[in-house]
Amino acid sequence: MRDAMLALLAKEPAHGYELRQRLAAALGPVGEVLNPGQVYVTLSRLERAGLVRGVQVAQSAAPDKKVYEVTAEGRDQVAAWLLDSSWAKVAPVEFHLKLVAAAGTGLADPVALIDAQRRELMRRLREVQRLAESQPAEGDDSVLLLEGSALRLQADIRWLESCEERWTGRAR
Amino acid sequence: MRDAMLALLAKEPAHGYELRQRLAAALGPVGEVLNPGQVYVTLSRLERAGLVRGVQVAQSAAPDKKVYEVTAEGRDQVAAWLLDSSWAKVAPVEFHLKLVAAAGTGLADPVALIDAQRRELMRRLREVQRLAESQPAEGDDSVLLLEGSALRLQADIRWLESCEERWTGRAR
DNA sequence: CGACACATGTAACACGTTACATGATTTG
DNA sequence: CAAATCATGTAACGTGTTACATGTGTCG
Repeated sequence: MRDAMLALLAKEPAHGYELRQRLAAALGPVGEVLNPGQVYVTLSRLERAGLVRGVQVAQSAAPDKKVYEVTAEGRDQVAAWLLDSSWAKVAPVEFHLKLVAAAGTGLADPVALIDAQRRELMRRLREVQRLAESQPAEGDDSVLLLEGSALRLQADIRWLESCEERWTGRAR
Repeated sequence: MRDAMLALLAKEPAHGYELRQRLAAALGPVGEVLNPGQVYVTLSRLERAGLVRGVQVAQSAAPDKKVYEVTAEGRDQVAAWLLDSSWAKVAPVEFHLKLVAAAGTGLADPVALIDAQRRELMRRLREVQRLAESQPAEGDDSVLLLEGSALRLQADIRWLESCEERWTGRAR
């Protein structure tokens, strides 16, 4: 989030409210979760870190706004972020740990967890596909993001099949 | 992490050092990143939250250890965690934002980013597959986790193809 | 007048990460 | 004796999350 906001500001200065909209536009339906407050929290932290500079701007027909622009140091940071090839959490670690825990504690049945999870992921997959079809503009990049989500969901659903094969039979 | 540790303690009480090993065993090669200090930080936070109870145990032939066991409230929490069907970040949001930022700022070329990322993911995929083959015990659950990683990596690589199609041609 | 878009923030907390700090026992 | 293993923690910081708090201008 932090780096992404900084990068958007590197493209063009903006105030918080505007930045939030730009972020929402870049993410499409996926970004519907973001909290308004977070933007301002992050902006002030970026400013404290010297990556961004804020200037108060008075407006006649609207409340004052505070426009932020990147500093030289901030721009360096963006460039570094873009060149960083790390890739977020590629393993479904959490669910794997749930299976282990379910089997170990007897608080839940592993196979039942797998089934519930698959139903949930399939529900989401349908939702994502529905959203992808009903996306307005054809030049909208956020459709790509939906496609990425769908591919991952399909991979995860396939993984759950493997899990089921592995855990079926040795139920406790 | 927090919930997973709690769940492991729900199976059987343990002290920090032991818990770290159990966690490492459950995760296999994927879990090699975990920091020793984190375990103790998390245990004390769990204790503060009243989800576990720690008891000092003196040992003759080794340093004292502190054994933690779940409380009733902790056990409830584990059950709730197991039944919670949320699923971590299914969309490759960060990279998508990088592409948008690269195109917008001119600080990097989107297509070059995609190529670099694909090389990186393919490298990881090979690594994961190598690890899966060289796993010792055949009854080891952590192989499943590696399989999940591999499936996701393949999905992400396929997604990068789509990205490339979309971004090629409109290079700046 | 009431709802909605515009516009901004603070306080508190949870969690992960890292660096640092300490010490005992076993084994080569 | 040195190194590895066993064993535990604290302090500080970065980031995300949420709830709360505040106000203006426009339009129906």
